[in-house]
Amino acid sequence: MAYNHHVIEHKWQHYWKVNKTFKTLDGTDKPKYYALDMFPYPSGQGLHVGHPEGYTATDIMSRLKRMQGYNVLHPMGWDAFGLPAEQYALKTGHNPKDFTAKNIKNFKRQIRSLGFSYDWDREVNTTDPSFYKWTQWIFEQLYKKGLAYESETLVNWAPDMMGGTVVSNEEVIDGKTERGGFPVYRVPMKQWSLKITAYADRLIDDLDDIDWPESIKEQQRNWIGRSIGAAIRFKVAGAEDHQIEVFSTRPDTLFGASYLVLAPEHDLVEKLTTPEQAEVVKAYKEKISTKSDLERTDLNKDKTGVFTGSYVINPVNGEKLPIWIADYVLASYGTGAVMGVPAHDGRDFEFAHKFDLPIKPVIAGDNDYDKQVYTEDGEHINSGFLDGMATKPAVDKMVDWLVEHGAGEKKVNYRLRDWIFSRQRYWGEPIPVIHWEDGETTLVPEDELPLRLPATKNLEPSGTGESPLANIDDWVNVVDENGRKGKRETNTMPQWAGSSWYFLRYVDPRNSEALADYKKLKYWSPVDLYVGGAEHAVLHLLYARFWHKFLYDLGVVPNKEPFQKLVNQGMILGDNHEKMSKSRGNVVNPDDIVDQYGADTLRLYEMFMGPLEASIPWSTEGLHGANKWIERVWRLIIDENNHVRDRVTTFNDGKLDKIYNETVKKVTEDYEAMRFNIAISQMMVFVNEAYKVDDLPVVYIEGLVKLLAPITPHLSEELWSLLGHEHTISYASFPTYDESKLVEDTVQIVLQVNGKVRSHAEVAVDMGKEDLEKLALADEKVQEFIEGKTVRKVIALPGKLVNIVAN
RNA sequence: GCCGGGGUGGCGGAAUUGGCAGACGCACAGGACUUAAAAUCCUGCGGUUAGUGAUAACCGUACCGGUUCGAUCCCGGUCCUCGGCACCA
Repeated sequence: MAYNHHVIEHKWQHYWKVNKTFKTLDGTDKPKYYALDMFPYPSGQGLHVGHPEGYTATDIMSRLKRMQGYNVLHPMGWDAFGLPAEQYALKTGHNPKDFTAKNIKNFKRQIRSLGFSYDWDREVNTTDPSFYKWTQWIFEQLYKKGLAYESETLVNWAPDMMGGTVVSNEEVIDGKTERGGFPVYRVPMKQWSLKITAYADRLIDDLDDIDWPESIKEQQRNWIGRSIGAAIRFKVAGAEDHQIEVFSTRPDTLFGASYLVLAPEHDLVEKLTTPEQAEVVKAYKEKISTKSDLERTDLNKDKTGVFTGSYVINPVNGEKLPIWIADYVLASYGTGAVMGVPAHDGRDFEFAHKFDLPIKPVIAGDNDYDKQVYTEDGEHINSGFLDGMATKPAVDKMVDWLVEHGAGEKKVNYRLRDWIFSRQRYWGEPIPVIHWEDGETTLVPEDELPLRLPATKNLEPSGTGESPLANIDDWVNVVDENGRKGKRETNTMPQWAGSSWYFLRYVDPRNSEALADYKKLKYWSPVDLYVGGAEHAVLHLLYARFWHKFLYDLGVVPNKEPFQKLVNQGMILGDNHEKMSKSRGNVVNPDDIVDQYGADTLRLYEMFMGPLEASIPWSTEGLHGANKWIERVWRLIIDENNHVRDRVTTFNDGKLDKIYNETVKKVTEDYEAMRFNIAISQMMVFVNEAYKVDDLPVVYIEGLVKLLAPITPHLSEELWSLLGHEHTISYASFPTYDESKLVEDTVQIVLQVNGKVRSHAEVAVDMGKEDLEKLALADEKVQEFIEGKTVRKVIALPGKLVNIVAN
């Protein structure tokens, strides 16, 4: 009978469910393997064909490891707080909670239909109070350690986004919000921030210990942006008690400084502005404050700025340098002040050029310093005690000089800013803080957690920049036992909060005493394999590492890093090679594929398309081919009456010995290296060979079925049971190969003349160099090509080739 | 502009401590089976030239150059493409 995917897939999914085949037990003495997917945001659109690609990869590894005797943790859950649910709820009048529950149900149905071996008893949901209790608990620990703080800071304010909301630096792309593309302005506002900068060095340094794609590590390094330089203090001329500190990675160019620039928002601007300049400075500051980030950077590369009227003294040579303000200097980086060295810095050069400030070369180079900036290395000139030195030693010497004269010291700066942690939204974890009328701020006591998100029908934004929670009076207003009145914090946490630690909860999902039992964490940590999209390179993956390190410091988790190995699956593009999207009309719905061809076909096809990391266009023909091959495997083993074919026998004529053992070896190695496309091609080769022989040894057929089981589990379970096995194939031992069957007595070698293949020869594996040489020179074909030439050299590689050099 | 990945048949892709380029699949073509079609099974399938033909020679891994007995692989340069960052001093 033909293979019926509807019946067979349903049958096994049901079997796995009622038998709890994939339930993970703690406390075994087996080695562990933790395979994790980035849990999805359950959107209303349902699963995309991109989701199953990564999920299949982790499922293959989980199924492989189970068959190899590992205790496997392979869970799934929901990153269910977030903006789209709230936006949808606002638009339609639905409640985000009900809407989210509905979406989760649909996602779960879709994921189940693909046959993934998740332990559903460990499902987590970030919007479940028993889960976010611990998200809030982590926040409280951060607060107690001074790593969560409230401050008036310049935030990324997106007034057009959902009635106005703040977004994090990481959520701003090109001066617009990552979601929706709304313009972002820098506005001072009271906000909660997490001090991720306190972990900057460790977040960079510990990247060396983890097995992640180099590109992701590099992105994180760049994002953190550690730069090593010096702090240099300039005294204000005529007001020596005031000094301005600048940060520079090139303190060696201090002799070349010709002016100083402050960010327009710098604290000292007002003090330094002389009455004559007050008017222009005020006007300039006003102009800047109405510019969005986009206008300050992308749209306007032209330098602007004004003179404050004041001067500083260059500590190294006593020169008087004018102080300017300009928006090319960022208030949020370093000290918000820089020294202008126009001869050797592109930005300073542009600025000096525009405002006719002096350009003083201090590094010798073949350059017209008035026309062009010189950023190369070279010998120092016009630099007193640094003259003649190269850049590196000059930097060190200048730092020594600064320290000696109390004018500065070595300093490290980071591009990374603290993580702005509050959102003016309803659908997120409430921040468990109360602001009391006497000005005190307290945490909601731990034993009162979780602080539940109140139910409400009114999700309209308050309009003042506060979250919709501000409208819920009986939730916001609290009174303590002494009658003191207070108001709850109305901001909620960003979506990244729950996803920063959810993988820990899977280890012990029902624990009410701790986020997870330490002993269990010790057994399961770290995550051995984490698969997800590269778009999370600096958001989720940096935040999660930060929280993990913090929890490590608290002694809550046993490892410094959460994810030992990270793999990014590529994108599945539409069949027109473009990104799948509704507007392009090239979206493929996994439900349709499962219905038409079955989950095994989808899994097989997505793994066979190409390397997991590559972005590859969808091909309906390719999908069809995968389905044809599944049926070909079925027909190889099963006859028209749904019985195992007579060809499948205990008799072994030896014809498949070599190819079978090769296949087991190659597939095992390729699975472990996650080269699934090549593993599949090798199984195809085996099946092609199997079609050519009369007798199919049952051990080889069972071996093939087991090799296939991680990729096409339903097909394999059915074949396994038809082969007479009572129990699931999920824990059958994975095939091993016989090394002795792989070695042959003879081998085909290549005979080359001047590097070009001219002939072949079948020789004994261990034939020595001299014999090979003789054999090659005697070869008819070779002789034809060396005729009339002189043999200059013969290169013989035993077991491989002989190359004759002749001219 | 800076950082990182990539460029191989009509298509998806194989092959790297430097050793037969194009495994496997798709598409296509031919054959077998069939009244016929689909499905299936088998065979062929980078290009050019020569030959009735089995076949043979030459060219060929973005482009130019180098190292080497030998380069898809290593080195230098150029072009294209994808991803990230983008006044971070």
